[in-house]
Amino acid sequence: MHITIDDVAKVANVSKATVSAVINNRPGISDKTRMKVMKVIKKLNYRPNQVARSLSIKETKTIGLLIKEINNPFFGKVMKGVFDTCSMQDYTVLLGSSELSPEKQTGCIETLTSQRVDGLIISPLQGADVDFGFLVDLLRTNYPFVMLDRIHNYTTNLVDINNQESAYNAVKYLLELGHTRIAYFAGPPYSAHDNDRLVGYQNALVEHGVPVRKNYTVPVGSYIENGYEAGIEFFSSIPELPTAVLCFNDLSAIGLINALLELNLRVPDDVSVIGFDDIEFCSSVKIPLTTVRIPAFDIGKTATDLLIEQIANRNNFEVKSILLDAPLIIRNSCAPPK
Amino acid sequence: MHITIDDVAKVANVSKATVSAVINNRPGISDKTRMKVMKVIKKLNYRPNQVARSLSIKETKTIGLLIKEINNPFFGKVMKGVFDTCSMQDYTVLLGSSELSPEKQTGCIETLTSQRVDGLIISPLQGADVDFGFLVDLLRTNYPFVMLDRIHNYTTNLVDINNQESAYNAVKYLLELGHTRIAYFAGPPYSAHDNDRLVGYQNALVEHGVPVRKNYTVPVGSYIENGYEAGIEFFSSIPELPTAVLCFNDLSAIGLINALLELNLRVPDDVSVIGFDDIEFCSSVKIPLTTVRIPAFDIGKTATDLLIEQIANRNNFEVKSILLDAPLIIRNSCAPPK
DNA sequence: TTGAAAGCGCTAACAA
DNA sequence: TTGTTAGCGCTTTCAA
Repeated sequence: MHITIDDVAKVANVSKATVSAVINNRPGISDKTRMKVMKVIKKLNYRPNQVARSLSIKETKTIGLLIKEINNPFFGKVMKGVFDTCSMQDYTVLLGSSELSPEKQTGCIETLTSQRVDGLIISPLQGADVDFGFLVDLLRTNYPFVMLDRIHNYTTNLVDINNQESAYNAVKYLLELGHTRIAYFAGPPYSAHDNDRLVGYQNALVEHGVPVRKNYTVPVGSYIENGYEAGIEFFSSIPELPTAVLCFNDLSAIGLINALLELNLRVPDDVSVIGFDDIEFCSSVKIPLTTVRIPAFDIGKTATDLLIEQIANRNNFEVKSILLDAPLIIRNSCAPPK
Repeated sequence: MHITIDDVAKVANVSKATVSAVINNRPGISDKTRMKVMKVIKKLNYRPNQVARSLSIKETKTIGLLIKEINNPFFGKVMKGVFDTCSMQDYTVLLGSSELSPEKQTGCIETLTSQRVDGLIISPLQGADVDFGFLVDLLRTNYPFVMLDRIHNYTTNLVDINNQESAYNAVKYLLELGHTRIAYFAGPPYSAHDNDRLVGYQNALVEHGVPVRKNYTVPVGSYIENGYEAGIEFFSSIPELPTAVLCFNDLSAIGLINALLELNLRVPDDVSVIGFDDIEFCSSVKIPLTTVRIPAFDIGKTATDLLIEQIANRNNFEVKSILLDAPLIIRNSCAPPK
């Protein structure tokens, strides 16, 4: 079916070792045979079988990327960072997405590693009922990987932002505008980012002498419709309405704004809203969204560079933790309370 | 480094053929040895090396997906369709993106095929200066693949919508609202979809006795900023302003609307706008966007099913062409001209 | 500068 | 029911 290195060797009248040497640009081959072999390669339209090569050299030139949501613009940007960097360094990427399911996460990692990717970039789900067996395995076998989210009790390569601090700053901004009734629309389960943001939110309140109301932290999720539905529900049921809400991400913030407008609440006059991520749509949306800008592209790029560095120095490599800046981008969704 | 099938065989005191049989669930193994082997597998935490397996069986259980823009919500949906379907059928996906560059497209296809993916799903770039050598190769070697865009002069598997008809209908809708000065904000180069939409646009005009003005077809692109910049430029320079514009996609339509609002033109009162794709943000945007809904998820799903079907019946497989419906979704960005 | 041969970790005939 | 062996298409060592 496929042309193999043997075919080329036969036609060119050389050994396959020689062919191998020329396709890998190794020295020690005379120009004459090199030319001859290249001509045959061209003529037969030979393409080396990478899986055979991978088996032999124990390297696939492929990295595994595991994200949480395939259809989320935030991860779109992360992927772009990873892809651009990979393609410049001749790596291919095998993509997996846990879609917020811990079981799927485990499954994905198993397939990726059994496909022998050279390393992994993982945006990990975590929580009490998440199985971290895979992490232990990765660590034990010294498998190169970088996390896009810090894992409690483990030190691993990490590229992330300081979520707690970012949330803290966002809430501080609201407090300084004069808000005191500030809610948090939390993210999906299994998210450490969400926990960190929650803590930052609470710290800001406490430090400014504002009581933390339990019913002001509401489980929402990460999609537009989550924000919308939670918004409708929450703002038409809670006795004392908040004047501001910090959302886990932009998508849920956008959904929330849609809900508020539908309930005839004005944004930002009646309710201020802050998101997280700074996806591209933030400025095109009904009320241009004030948000924490996560440098998603840079996260992808940095993680890839770090991973490739570790792959290259697998045995004397120091674990690195890189935290990128995440500034608050002020647009039109916040104002002082009335 | 890694545990191999030999290690398992040795510890379990059986041949590796036996181990192979149990990991592949083949019959003809006594329950006793099966148990014994499984126990050893568990104990050693053995994971079969898929690349060795792939080399042996000449199958990778991996498909290649080549898209045009990694960071575009439309392709996000397509990917989700592909991924969901793949993971249900135990396929992994190797992702590539041409990012609108024909050279990169060729490069991606070469890497994907040399990684021996079992088949390809391709959203192809095309145009006069695009090299179709790869297509000829795929066809000649009977490589399973499905296109997400019809290729002029070649018959291949295809999952798509009828772009011409959809554009036609969109323009007809505008004509029936009373518009006659209708512009087309065209997509990026190398897009057959764009050509088809252009033809549909022109046909609708002609059939309704409306002259096609050359300067009303403007090259724009597929990103928000393309639509924005072209919008500013076009609407502040053209002598006789159109009262409606059909855009290549939603992103450019959103950019255009941003531009129009900035120029103090009202949407839809002064200018009606129609997009293509129906990405999720269409209803959350400043002016909820009337658009042609492309069933992106279904395209991904259908293409994957078709591909896997062809992979399974590589030798007696009839090329299929599947066109999905793409209805016009009416929101608030269109109105009769004043 | 080139070639022979073993090996990467699996599968699959075929024999036992 | 199990084991032996050759082979998948490469790379790499070592000898010529």
